[in-house]
Amino acid sequence: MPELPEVERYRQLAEGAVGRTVSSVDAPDRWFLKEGADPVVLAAVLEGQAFTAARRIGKLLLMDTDSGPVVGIRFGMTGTLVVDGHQGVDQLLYAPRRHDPAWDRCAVHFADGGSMVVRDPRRLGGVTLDPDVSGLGPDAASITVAELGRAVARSQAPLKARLLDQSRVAGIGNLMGDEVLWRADLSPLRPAGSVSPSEVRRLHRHLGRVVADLLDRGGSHQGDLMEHRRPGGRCPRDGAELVRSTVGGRTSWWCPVHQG
DNA sequence: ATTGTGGCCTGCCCGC
DNA sequence: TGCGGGCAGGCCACAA
Repeated sequence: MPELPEVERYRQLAEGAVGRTVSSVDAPDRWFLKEGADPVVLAAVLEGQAFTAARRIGKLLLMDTDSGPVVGIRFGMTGTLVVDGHQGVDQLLYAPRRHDPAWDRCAVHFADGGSMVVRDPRRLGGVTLDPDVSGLGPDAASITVAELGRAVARSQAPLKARLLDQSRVAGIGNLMGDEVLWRADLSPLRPAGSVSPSEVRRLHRHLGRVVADLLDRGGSHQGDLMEHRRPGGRCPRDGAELVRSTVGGRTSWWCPVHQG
């Protein structure tokens, strides 16, 4: 599912859409357009204009435009970006393999004949105009130790719930959360505020490595823990049977032996 | 405020 | 063979 690594891929792909004149917008699914974005407004904003930059904050892709408004794209868990027929990620976990044209929820056509399409079978993503980004925490790819410390400080919530909270840290999803906690030897159930300064430093170090590894390997499902996140799965480090817990409303797999 | 829960959406997979 | 229920999780509304 699109977490930081996937959306960063999409951003890189979207850079290929920058500077090209938009000829038309095809957004047949009104439900997919959020917060005042509707087909007429979106067309008015984009047609005859061009994107000037592709940015990313957490899991949110931001496309700046000539005319000023910013197009925000969220991908939910099955959304992908397709630019000129090239899909951002080959295969998303939990997403169907076949293709249905109805899943193209929002398409921007360029005067040169190319296009940028948001494809989302399950419609959990969406397109917004001028999205409010003030509620997003520091991006997980560039967060500092001090920022990470503040993100978990004085909280009774489970550590993993805090890491998944996009207003605290932007970009960490369920799979990446499990991976970084597993590598950092920290239990997802620990009260976030109980994490010591040295543990915060360790968590920060591993977060950086996980982001780099997953970007390098091409997806949030490419972590070392991933294939073991299943009933009967064992910790690849010490062989203990992994425990499944629901944390922050999400399924978590973790090692009861080395994650404390 | 903080923290937890349920629902949204849809397709897939399992068991009957 | 078909069918129904459970599941996946990013994000949001809502409750305590």
